[in-house]
Amino acid sequence: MLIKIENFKAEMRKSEQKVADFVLANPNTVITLSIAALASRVGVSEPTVIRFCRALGFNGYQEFKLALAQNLASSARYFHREVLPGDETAELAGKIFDNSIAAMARARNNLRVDDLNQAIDLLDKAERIEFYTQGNSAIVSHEIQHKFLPLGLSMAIYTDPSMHKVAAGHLRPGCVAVILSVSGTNPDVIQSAMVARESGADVIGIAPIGSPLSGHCNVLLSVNEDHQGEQRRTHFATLVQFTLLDILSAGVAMRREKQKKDLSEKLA
Amino acid sequence: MLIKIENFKAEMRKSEQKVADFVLANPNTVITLSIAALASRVGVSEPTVIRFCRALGFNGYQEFKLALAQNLASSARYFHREVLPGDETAELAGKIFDNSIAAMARARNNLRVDDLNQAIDLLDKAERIEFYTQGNSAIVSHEIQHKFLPLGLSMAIYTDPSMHKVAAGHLRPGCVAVILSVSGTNPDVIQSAMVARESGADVIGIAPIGSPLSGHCNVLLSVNEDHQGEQRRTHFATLVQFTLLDILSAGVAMRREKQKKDLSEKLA
DNA sequence: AAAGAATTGTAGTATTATTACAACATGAAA
DNA sequence: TTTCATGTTGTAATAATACTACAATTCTTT
Repeated sequence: MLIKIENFKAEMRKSEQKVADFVLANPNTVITLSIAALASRVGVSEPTVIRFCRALGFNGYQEFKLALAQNLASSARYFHREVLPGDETAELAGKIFDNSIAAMARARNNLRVDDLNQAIDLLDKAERIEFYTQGNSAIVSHEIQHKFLPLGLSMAIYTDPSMHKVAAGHLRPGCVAVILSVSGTNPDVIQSAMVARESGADVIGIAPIGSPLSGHCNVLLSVNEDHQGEQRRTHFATLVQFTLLDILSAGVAMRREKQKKDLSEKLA
Repeated sequence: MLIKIENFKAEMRKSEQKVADFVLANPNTVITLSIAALASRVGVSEPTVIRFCRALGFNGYQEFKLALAQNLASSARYFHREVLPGDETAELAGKIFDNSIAAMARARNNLRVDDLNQAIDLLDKAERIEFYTQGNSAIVSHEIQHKFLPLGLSMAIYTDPSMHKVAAGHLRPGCVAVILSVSGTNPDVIQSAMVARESGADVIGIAPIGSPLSGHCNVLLSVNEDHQGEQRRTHFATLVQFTLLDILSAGVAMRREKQKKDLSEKLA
């Protein structure tokens, strides 16, 4: 919603833009103000406020305010709160759950559908898939088996970084390497990505956006930015990795279902 | 909010209760209605509507409506939507993320702090801890190691159900068995729980509430109810299990920190 | 610089929320 | 049962708020 306002701002008239600026700066105040109050605070007339609402596609001020309020509420529901030493169990549990949810929501918002589509395409058409995990990301290896083996893909999982490189050297064009890394900084893993690409394989990275690894991937699916020092970032990254793997496997599965269906319709 | 209305309803006057009923039945309609519209729909006068709002502690109708709208928005943000065969990637990814988040939010709401506290207590004071996992839950075994080993607990993990029973037979009072199960129905696992209790150990279950296993645990931490047929329930249960384990380990860690601090203060 | 178009504000109207108070209902005491 | 007191609900007036029509202003373009 605030993003929508930001986007529409450019094609608004000057005085409406003033309203937009104020709303963007104090969204939580705006939802309690009347038209008159908002107009006088911004320094424009009341009709201008209404025109601003209409420009955004709302029928009137109330409708706009309601939408804004709902929007703020839903985005503010889960946000990151550090766990503190004195926290009681209730607080601790609430925060860890909220932070986990916030991490997932963040990942969801950062998700680039194009990249995801590309990754699914690569996996679907891959002659062979190799998963490279390391350190904490190794935890998800079992999950990979559970999700991808049933699809009948030709695949292997390597959890030892020293093995990655060896395996990556034997990849060929048409192969896909999926590299999972919580930090995206481990030199071994980065080297494996480079070797895989030299071998002509495509590399899908599941790692923080902007991390050193990200530059060496054909497709990057971002787990959250690597907030240094954030408590439990590994846990959050793992949750996101888990979910991304689920989406990838579901995506491949659906694509294959569709092919099967298209084929049988063609034959019929 | 709706729960709050439900609670306050009892101590409202008859006509206000009518308003309460209508709001509870059609909350999403109410947020778009004016006082007059709401009053006529309910069949009461306008002031009654206002009195209803005041009874709930709001200053007026607008304030009430805003709060209700925000409340609905935040609880409706993530809800379960089945993935359908024709879904495009964007839809698929959105749904899986949303459903994952919804599962976490549900778990958070169902969380019973007393149980959690009890579990943390047991773990903190346990002479020895054994984790029994099985099937899909075995996935989290690595995670258990990562989170609990650093705490310096005396612990072991068994992923083979036939081993559970053997191990459980050797537990003693003061020991704790933590049993993870997505379904809570596997007979082997249930038997292990029984054996562990016969041995005098405490049993912490991380399983669906109401499942057969739940009756055999001293403490049950509920992953979501086992919605038969729900897609990806394993995935969701795993996410919740993950997070619960994180909370448990963090809880134990904090308790120990506190003890250390208390001790050093005592000595100083 | 003047005409036209676009933008903004003024002033009035309609809608909506709120208040004051009167009418009605309910229950207890005579 | 009647009467009074108390509590509940609605009516009608008022205040606040949202919205509209149009006039004034500003900006563009020639």
